Amino acid sequence: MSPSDTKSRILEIATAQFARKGYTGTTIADIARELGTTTAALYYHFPSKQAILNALMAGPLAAYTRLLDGLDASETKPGELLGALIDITADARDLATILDRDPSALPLIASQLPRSSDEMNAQVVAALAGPEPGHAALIRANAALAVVKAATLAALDLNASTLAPADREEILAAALRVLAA
Amino acid sequence: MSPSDTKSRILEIATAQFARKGYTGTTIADIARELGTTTAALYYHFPSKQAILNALMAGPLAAYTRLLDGLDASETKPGELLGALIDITADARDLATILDRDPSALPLIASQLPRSSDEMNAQVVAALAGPEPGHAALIRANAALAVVKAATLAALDLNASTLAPADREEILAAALRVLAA
DNA sequence: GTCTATACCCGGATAGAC
DNA sequence: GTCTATCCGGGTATAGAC
Repeated sequence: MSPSDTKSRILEIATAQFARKGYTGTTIADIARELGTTTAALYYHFPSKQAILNALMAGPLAAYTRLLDGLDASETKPGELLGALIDITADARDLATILDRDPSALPLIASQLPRSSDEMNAQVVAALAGPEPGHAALIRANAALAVVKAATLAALDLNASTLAPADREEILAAALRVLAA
Repeated sequence: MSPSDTKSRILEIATAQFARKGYTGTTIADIARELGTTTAALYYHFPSKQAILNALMAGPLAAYTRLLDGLDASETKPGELLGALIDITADARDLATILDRDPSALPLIASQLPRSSDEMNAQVVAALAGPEPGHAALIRANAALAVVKAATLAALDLNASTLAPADREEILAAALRVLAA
């Protein structure tokens, strides 16, 4: 049942290269070269380039979707939501980087999303902005979200790709300061 | 001396399409279609696709470079620097969006930069983080920068593409709150 | 499971007439 | 200044042998 060794090696290599050069900027030949085979061999394991991306994104995407579903069910406190977003970003660091580096990859995974990515983003912003938000509240919500993403990636860069608890606190505190009226 | 009418129409069309679909995601044929001519006609006005991007970016890039040069000369207060960044982002909204949507375009304009874009970014972060910054200060500086960019674009979306003075204040205050220890 | 060879398409760019 | 026609390169994907 476990995916073949080659298959998971391909996913590892692809993740690293996509994160570095973007999805579009990486060719099948690039991946095959590092794998030590030809492009044709790759197509034995995956039916298309996009299928590699899909396989890569499936896990983290499911986690993110679960988080959003939880937003519907219960009123989540901003601090909890922001904290969860920090953890997801840190967990799926490479994936976040891929979408950052090459947003054109986003439409490609739209098929495995329950809602459009714009809607999902709007849902998070709405949860952060509170009920009947004005202009200012929406701006602050967007800003807090940006803090979480950018600061988490910066912290990982500063600290050998692990998120120190102290750094996590720092990011969370900063995001909450932004949110405070 | 003024650029031909066709030339400026091309720049307008290209700006809009690059902002919407990214640089890579837009083809010469796309631009030509909206222009009402063939691709060959386009090449009478510009020698390459990249030349269009260069022409587009030249102005805003110069403004940004001037700002950074000012950083060397005098000690700029964080509030002033962040305010200037908000204004530049709002001014060059489409250009900021292009680079946001398709960072792969960044290397292409590297030739008209005095320093690498990474270095330029590091310079702003350093100015925001203050002398001998620790981990936490660097995280906050990165976060403040992210606030300026994301919140300004969000505010423009909320308000018919103009930056209301009140919104500008809101963004600046949020960025300063992030920066405060 | 991996290879060689190649088909196929798309996008940028050029030639040369008008 | 714009057209038709075409080239060229690179990138995804496939055919079929081993």
